[in-house]
Amino acid sequence: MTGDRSQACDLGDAPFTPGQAKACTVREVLDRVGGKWSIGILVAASQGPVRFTELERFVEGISRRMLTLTLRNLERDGLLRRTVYPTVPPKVEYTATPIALELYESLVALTSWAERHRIAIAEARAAYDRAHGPVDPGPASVAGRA
Amino acid sequence: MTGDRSQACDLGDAPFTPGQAKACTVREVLDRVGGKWSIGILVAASQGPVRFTELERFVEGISRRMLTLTLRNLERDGLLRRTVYPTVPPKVEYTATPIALELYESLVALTSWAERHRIAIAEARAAYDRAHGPVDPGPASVAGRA
DNA sequence: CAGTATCCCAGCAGATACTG
DNA sequence: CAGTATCTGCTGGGATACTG
Repeated sequence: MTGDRSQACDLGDAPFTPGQAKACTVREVLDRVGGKWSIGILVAASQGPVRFTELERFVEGISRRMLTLTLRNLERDGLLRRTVYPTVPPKVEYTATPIALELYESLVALTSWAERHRIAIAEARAAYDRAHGPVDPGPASVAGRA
Repeated sequence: MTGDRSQACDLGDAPFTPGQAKACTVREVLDRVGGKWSIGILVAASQGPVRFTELERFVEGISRRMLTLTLRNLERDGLLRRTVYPTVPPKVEYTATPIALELYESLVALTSWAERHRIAIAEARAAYDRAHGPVDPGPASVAGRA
């Protein structure tokens, strides 16, 4: 996230083919939101302001490190607003911005798609694995660098 | 993609909180589609059957290796159908399945979100970087494992 | 409570060369 | 044309320990 990976395509007002331009735009979204934990944090924050430890429990499985990192990225992109209350036990609240709330709504479309076809996809996977070996073992599993 | 990363959450009919369940489902989608090139390939195939080299030109920037890998994953998940024509110069066509076409429609929602807020996000980034240093240099850039 | 800092591994992804 | 194989590097992400 530190580099600018989006430089592969302009997607500004450049005369790209619609398909290509859209692909790049979506890529930007997924680069931004495609982190392993961004979505979980976003949906949590979309329900209202949340504190650090609340997020830690809500997302459940996330490490402190990744929570902090993801939070920072989301804040940097203007998807979350970080509010610090200078009380004696520090209190920090993360609030979803309107932009993030809109993104959340778009995410719902993806969610429903996944829910609708989860079974079919799992079956397709199983069928594929049955036909072409159970998953190819990468070279890494054969010889680790010990 | 070889491992089963989705084991972190069941998200079947388990009594999760709606937020958490949705988050996991979306994560599955993004794990599947979140690859660097999946979207580009999907949008290309959504316009009609495409051949290997056509994809190579359409996505533009993808390597043969990643094209093959992504294609295989998409095929495995039942998002693409691979048709081989046993002609003298081999001909292979990739066609988007109905499931993939539905996903494409969902992707459009993300696309429009990204297009709508691209500027705002860029500005938020710039403002953040102005306030807190220009991006933190990771430890990797300081000392490689040399 | 809310982070930071450090170490370390695994997998994604690029480049290149070879093949049916 | 449509791949496969191999080597390599980078970055995302996990575990753990320390701090204001």
